Amino acid sequence: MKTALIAMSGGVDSSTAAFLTRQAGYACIGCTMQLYENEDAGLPAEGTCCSLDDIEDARAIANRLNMPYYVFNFKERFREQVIGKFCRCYLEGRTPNPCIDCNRKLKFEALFERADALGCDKIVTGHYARIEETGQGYVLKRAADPAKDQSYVLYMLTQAQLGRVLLPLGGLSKPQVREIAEQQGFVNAHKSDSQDICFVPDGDYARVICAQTGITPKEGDFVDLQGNVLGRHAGLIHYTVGQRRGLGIAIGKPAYVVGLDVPQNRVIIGTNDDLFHRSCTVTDVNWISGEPPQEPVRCQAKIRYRHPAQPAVVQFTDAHTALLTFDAPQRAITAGQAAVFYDGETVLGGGEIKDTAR
RNA sequence: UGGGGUAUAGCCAAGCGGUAAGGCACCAGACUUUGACUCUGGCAUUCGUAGGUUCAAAUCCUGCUGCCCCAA
Repeated sequence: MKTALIAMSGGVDSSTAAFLTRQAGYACIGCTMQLYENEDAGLPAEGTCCSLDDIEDARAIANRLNMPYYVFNFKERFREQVIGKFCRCYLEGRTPNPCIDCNRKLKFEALFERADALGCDKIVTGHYARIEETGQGYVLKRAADPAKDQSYVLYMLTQAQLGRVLLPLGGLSKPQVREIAEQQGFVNAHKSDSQDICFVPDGDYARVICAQTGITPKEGDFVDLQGNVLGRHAGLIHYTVGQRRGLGIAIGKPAYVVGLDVPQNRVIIGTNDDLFHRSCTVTDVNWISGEPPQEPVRCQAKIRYRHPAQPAVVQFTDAHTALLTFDAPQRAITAGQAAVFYDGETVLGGGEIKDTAR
């Protein structure tokens, strides 16, 4: 019998994934990755994807499903590879997506090591996306439920990883998953969806950066595109491209952050129109099918988690770098965020946005 | 200290005798496994100030105060 290691957060999705995996005939082991202490986050982290309070829920579900259950202490790795990168990214004037780094480094790296140690064939998560095997290998596809599709945060998966990952929820809708959980009598059947950064439960990510790095944000000038000073900002880490709220600047129309000038510690302010760009460079690109193509590839691309994929062309400039050019300018293409390329339902690949260009 | 102008919420600003538009900012919700965006709702019993005219004044009149401009 094949064995599966199931990443259980304590939420309704991964619990249902565990049940479905067991139904499918796998010998299952449940586990929760302990990523940080609640106290580190400053608040009880209820309702997030990896709260410690949720460990008890995960353990209860595993017991109910009669499967062994372990808690893996990944606090150190998480602190360095997710929170650390998150802080560095902000300090460099970019805007990270820590969930993606957590997937890359924890769920699909650290967890794989544990799976090997436990002799597990498969890794199971509660992500909403589909993996299919074709003659030429594995493809990653959007979830059947477009409202919950999470293929965007899985673009980093390699062929080797895809071959070992099971995503039992990929063909289901959220209501269907809740229904299954309810039928099974899971305590978390009606638990609210996770949101916000798990290690920043109160939304004050700047405070976390300060606490983690010991760095105090340096105040500086708000300037317009001509360099005129419009006011004072509270430190670069508080801002991201496209941001409107919290600026305290009145210029007659809505004011947005259009750029971060790290060397001069300035935040550049403009209008909504100033936010649109047609292309960007993408680094650390993972091309899911394997070898990246030499020729330009027509695709649809997303530049943030909740962004409808837009027609574009991706052209590799070297093995892991590409130029992404949209047919129409896109709003607030932001360095640090992930760009993910699709061919319809299929994820072609993705990487990290480095620079934007008109 | 002669002449002219102006004074409406944190900012800009409509109103021109009939009982305070709008935008920005801000606040609260909604949306959301990232940051953002977006959406919905809230936000001047009061119009520099003191009087006067009028049934009724932010709107008319007068004094005072502040600011701006032109002359000296």
